[in-house]
Parts: sequence; structure tokens; C-alpha cells
Amino acid sequence: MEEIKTIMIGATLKELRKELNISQEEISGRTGLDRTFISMLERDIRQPTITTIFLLAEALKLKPFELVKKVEEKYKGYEIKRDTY
Amino acid sequence: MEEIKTIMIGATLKELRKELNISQEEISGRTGLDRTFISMLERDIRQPTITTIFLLAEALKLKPFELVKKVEEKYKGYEIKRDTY
DNA sequence: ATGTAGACTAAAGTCGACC
DNA sequence: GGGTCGACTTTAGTCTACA
Repeated sequence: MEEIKTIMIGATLKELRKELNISQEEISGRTGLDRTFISMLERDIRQPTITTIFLLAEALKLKPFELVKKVEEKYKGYEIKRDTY
Repeated sequence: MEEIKTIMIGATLKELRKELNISQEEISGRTGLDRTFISMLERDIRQPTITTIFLLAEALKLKPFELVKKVEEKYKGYEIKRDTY
């Protein structure tokens, strides 16, 4: 069982956005979140909170749980193990 | 359509924990998150990030998307509308 | 076993500018 | 259109302590 420390949602977000053929600026407009922040989310430099996940899902035309499910599918066979700090 | 500003996961977390008959301290132990932080999450004083959601789901013996789905069901007919700050 | 409070550190999220 | 940098404010998350 491989260990990971943080959930990476970036690739999933980018894929879904590309499927819709829209820009980061469009996501920014739809969510009310800053454009540079969307960029950082896609590059896994930032992590969304649950409210942000709900906003992103709405912008990407799917349900929050579906978005999470897509992220989840990338982590089959991995165990999350945080750094306790 | 009612407007809300933040997603409240607290009640869902507490219900699931009660169903398992375990303490906040047990959740703290299973997730590696601070006990006082679990308390704040249940009282909606704090918001989890996606990594925290995955950890909580594991501790509560369900899949992350199932946890999110349960939260989602409490928001039928609501629209999220953040304060842009 | 839980809520709360205070003080703290790390990370979420904004904004303006430039490439 | 998107990456990045710096400076900023707010919040996630820790920890000790007490009711």
C-alpha cells in the first residue's frame, strides 16, 4: 500500500475544464474565486476546502460527490498518511 | 432558491460518528487530526480541506464521495454564494 | 468525553503586475 | 489564455489548559 500525504485534485479539475472547453478565467467568473488561485489548484499548489469543492463542481457542471469520486478513482490502492505537525 | 455562504459538514460528521458509537478522540486518533479541531468541525467553526475530508471518511468507514454526497443531500434547493473578499 | 479559549504556525484565498 | 511572483488577509489545524 503506497502512502500519500495530500490529495491532488489538480489533474481532475483540468481534465473536466478541458472537456467543457472553458478557460480558467471562466471558472474564476463562475465560482467567484481568484484566477491565480484556480491556476494553483490545477497545479496542486493549493488545496480546496469543502465549500470551494462545491463551487468548483457547480462551475464544472457536475455534482460535488461526482467530482470527489473522480478524484478518488485516482487513489485506488493508496493510503493517506499526513505529516503530523 | 435560498442562498448559503459556506458548506456545513458538522451535523453530518456528528451523525456518522454517533452511528459508529465512537468518540471525537477516536476520530482524532484515526485521522491524526487534533481532537479540538474535530470538535470545531462538528460545530461548523472550521471547514475541512479535501485531504481532511478523505481522512475523515476513512475514519468514519465510508468513501469520501459518500461523505460528500451525504453533505450534499442537506443542500437540495440551495445555492452557494460566497462573499467575495 | 466534549466545549471553549488563547496563542501559535501553516496554508487557503486575494490582488496587482508581468511574461 | 495561463504561469508566476510578492505582499497581503483570513482561515485550517495544533497544542495546553480548564470547566
